[in-house]
Amino acid sequence: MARKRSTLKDVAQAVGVHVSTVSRALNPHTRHLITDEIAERIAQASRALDYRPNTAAYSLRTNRTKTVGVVVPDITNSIFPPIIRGVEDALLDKGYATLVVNTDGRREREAVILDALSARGVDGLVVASVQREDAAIGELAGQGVPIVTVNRSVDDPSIASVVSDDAAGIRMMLEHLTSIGHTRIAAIAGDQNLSTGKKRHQAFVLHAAALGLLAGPVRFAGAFNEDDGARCMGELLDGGGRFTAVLCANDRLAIGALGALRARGMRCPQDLSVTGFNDMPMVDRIDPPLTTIRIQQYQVGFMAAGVLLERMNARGEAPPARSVVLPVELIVRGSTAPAAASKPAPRVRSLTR
Amino acid sequence: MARKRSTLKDVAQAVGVHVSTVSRALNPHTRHLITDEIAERIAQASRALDYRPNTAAYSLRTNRTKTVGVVVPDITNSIFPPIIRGVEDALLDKGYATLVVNTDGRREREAVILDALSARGVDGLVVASVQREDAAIGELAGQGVPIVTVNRSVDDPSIASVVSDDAAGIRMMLEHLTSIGHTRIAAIAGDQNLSTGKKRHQAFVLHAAALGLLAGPVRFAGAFNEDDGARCMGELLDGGGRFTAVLCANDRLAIGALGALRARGMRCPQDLSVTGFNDMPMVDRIDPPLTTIRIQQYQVGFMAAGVLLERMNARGEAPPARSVVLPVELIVRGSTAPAAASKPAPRVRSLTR
DNA sequence: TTGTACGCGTTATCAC
DNA sequence: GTGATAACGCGTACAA
Repeated sequence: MARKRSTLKDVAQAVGVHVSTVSRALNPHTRHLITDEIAERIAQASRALDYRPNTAAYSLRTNRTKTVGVVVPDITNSIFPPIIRGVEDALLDKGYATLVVNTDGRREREAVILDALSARGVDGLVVASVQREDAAIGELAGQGVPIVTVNRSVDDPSIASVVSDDAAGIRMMLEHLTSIGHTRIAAIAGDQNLSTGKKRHQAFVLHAAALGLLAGPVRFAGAFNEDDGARCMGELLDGGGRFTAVLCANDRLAIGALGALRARGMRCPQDLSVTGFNDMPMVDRIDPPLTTIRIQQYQVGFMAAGVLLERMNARGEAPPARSVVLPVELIVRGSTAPAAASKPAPRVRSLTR
Repeated sequence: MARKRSTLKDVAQAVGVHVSTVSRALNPHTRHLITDEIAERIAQASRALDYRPNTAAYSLRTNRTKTVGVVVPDITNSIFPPIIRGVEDALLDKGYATLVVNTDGRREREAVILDALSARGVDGLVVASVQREDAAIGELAGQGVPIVTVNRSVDDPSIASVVSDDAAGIRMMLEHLTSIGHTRIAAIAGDQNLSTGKKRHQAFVLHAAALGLLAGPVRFAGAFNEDDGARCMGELLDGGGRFTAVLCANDRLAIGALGALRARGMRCPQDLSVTGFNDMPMVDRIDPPLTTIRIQQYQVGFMAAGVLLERMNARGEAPPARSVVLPVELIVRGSTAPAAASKPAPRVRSLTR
């Protein structure tokens, strides 16, 4: 693209040595094979000519593209950009570029996307869009492609992953709720085909029992979005069960739930406490500010890049799959309040049916 | 990366023809040179062998990488993901992949980043991080690199751009404010080195005069972020000027301004109306919901990709620079309300000094 | 219509 | 230590 890029040959001519000598002098790995003086002259000439190695030629020769693919469901979902940013920051100065692609969570599109990525010969993959059972990922991993899943994991433990401590987050949230007097707690759970949905729900059941709570009615959202959160909240309210708090499997479900609550003329947290998970941007500014679990999104991406580098640099045998779990933090805000001691759980007539 | 990719040679052997025949048969552009029957056999064999062209070899040969770079200040700023998504969606089925990089708005980092991108030989650039005067961009464009700026533009009209109608947005907002009785309007303007900051402020001055408004005190934010919005709002309130509304150059400034307002015990919109620009995700859920200007972020990215394709496909002469301006929309929410007719503008003593 | 030959820029493997 | 040479996979003038 640039006017007329100079090549190894140009530098060689300028210095009066052979191309391969230049190649060796410029490659840190083989630099020691060259006389200091001549290496210095080569360095100067390459600077003077503004020499830049040709990536395509390098790739053709070495079979490495210095490129990794990052696969997310949708970059406009604000949970993913920090992860991507973490990956890019960790990889940039190692000379890797990052190809970001969106799957929209659709299985067949994921296959196409992974295909395109693999055709481009990426050196490795960071995947945020996996389901618990994911044939496409398993196949690629089986072919020896370095892969790390982020945020979510697959059930197959041979696939490396960097995730947040979902179970601990739910436990902390339940402890918070019990500490302010809630004993009847409903839940809006996530997609059980995703590790996050599954683990958070399992933790809800487990720790609710351990804390002696009445784990109230549960609704399962099909997708982690506001619409499903609203729908589930509507169903919970219509169900007539008794509960003083609703634990949502993520922030977007919680935001939808808050909307549904308001639409029925109920108030949070006075009538019902609502909790989220992820601590998305802006959830501290909504009304009411959301009590949630903060996860280290950027750090997840950054560490995933580290794990991936390890796998990409491994000559021969792949290192044993690492499964990194990052700690989370409880963030208490306005959407939770002490349970109204004597007040029965809301039992409202649905407005829509 | 995949086990053992098959090449043109493999397909050629399988069919019993020469490599170049296979190359021609598989390239839509030269497909017509080949007998239908043999082309069909080649197509079958290539499918059977799961042949995938080697990107590196293709690039080495053609000097095209089928890759574009997208340069943004920071992908975690929620204004950018939809733009990126638009670019990717428009480019994916044309066979292009997208390299996303972050500059953090820092000039020297931008230079490094653009350098890395150009070294990788991207076929073109979508740049969201330009300033009005941008030497690095000018230089690349001068070298013949296809470039389109998005959201912002450079003053040099020879650089193609796809932006939103900043002036119209400000005019609509001022008309809205006057229509509900505001006559004294202050402003928190953006960085005047950015086209958005400059154009929005110019439009404020221009249309305020045209509408016969008292364009109140103005503060200039250094960056389009919440902190600067809060600081500027503080200064406006401390300044003791009279105004009933504050027009902010974007949503993040407005959000910061709302925070500062609340910190001083004032209420929006009862004491002061506040407006934003961009209609970022979630600003409809904050307290109060933000009156703002909706821009077509996804469309901006999508169209930018179109303009870029046009430039990348132009053999020889670059087509004249296109400057696309997309319409915007006024979104009225809770942060604006009729001006309290008789009530003087707030004059509060600062709490911090 | 198909085959031949060459080169894109690099690195690895030989000699010297 | 350095030079020569081949090879990576592909596209394309040119020849047949």
